[in-house]
Amino acid sequence: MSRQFTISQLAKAAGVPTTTLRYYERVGLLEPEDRTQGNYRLYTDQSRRRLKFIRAAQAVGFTLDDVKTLLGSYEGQPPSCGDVQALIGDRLAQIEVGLKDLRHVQRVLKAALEKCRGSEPAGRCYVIETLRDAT
Amino acid sequence: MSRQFTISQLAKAAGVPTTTLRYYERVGLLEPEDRTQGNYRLYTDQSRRRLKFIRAAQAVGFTLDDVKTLLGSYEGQPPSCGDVQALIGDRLAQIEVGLKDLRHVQRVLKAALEKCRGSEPAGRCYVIETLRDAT
DNA sequence: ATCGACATTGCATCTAAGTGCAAGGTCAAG
DNA sequence: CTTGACCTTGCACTTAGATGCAATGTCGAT
Repeated sequence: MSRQFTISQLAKAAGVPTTTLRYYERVGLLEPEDRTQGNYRLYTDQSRRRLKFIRAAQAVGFTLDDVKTLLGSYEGQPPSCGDVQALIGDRLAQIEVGLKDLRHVQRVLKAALEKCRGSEPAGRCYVIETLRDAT
Repeated sequence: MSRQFTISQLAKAAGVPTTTLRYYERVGLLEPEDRTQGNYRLYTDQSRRRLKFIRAAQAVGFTLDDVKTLLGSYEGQPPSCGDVQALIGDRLAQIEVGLKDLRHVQRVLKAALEKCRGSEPAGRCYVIETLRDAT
């Protein structure tokens, strides 16, 4: 038989605070499979896998809303493979932009820092001035 | 004599909503230089330059709090050049991390999409499964 | 039976950077 | 002098993803 977990057991196994699990339930991402007589949440291996997926998807930059789409909410039907591909495609496009922006900023800031390596005339900072005129 | 601007003139010149300028004032980033008799805010070219700096610094990823340090708040003294270099150094370090993470995610998602290019057996999505096991 | 660890709920609060709204005041033109 | 565009203030609300707290209930062990 498949094991059952209390909320803190699942939390510990996943390295997540219990509050976060309750939060995920609140937003319809992760429902406990059952409850004890005392009304404690009970999770199963299913939940454990679902949680793992949630964290993995989050780690690659999907929002919890995206994750909901990827997993299908409990009542809703699972997403079509096309939906999934679209979400991933969008995310990849965002990443391209993010990379481009970061590289640009990196160049700008490195140039600013370069300028500053020398000595400073009192009362002004070349770094500030470089930054002001960049972009 | 240097021109004066009403809030909407400055806002328009900078491509920023007026509400944002009031917000910047609220958080001590950008004070109007003067007021009319009717209590309208009046800005000058000084303000315009300061605002330009704020937006530029924001554009390279500094928080408004960082910007406050970079510019020095109105009462506080301006930051030492060392402080400025430290902030920029920190930001560059963050950027390194960001770039690394994004490249990793990019690899993962591209691999996921690869796997999906073929046909799908009904009811399961390789993409989802790849994503689940990544990271 | 009672202790401590853990659980429940609902509600409020946090961060960051704003946005929205209502009730009223001002300015310039006609 | 009225109209309309613009301005003032204060206050509440937004997004995303949690986090904290208080009052109370339950579980397992001694």
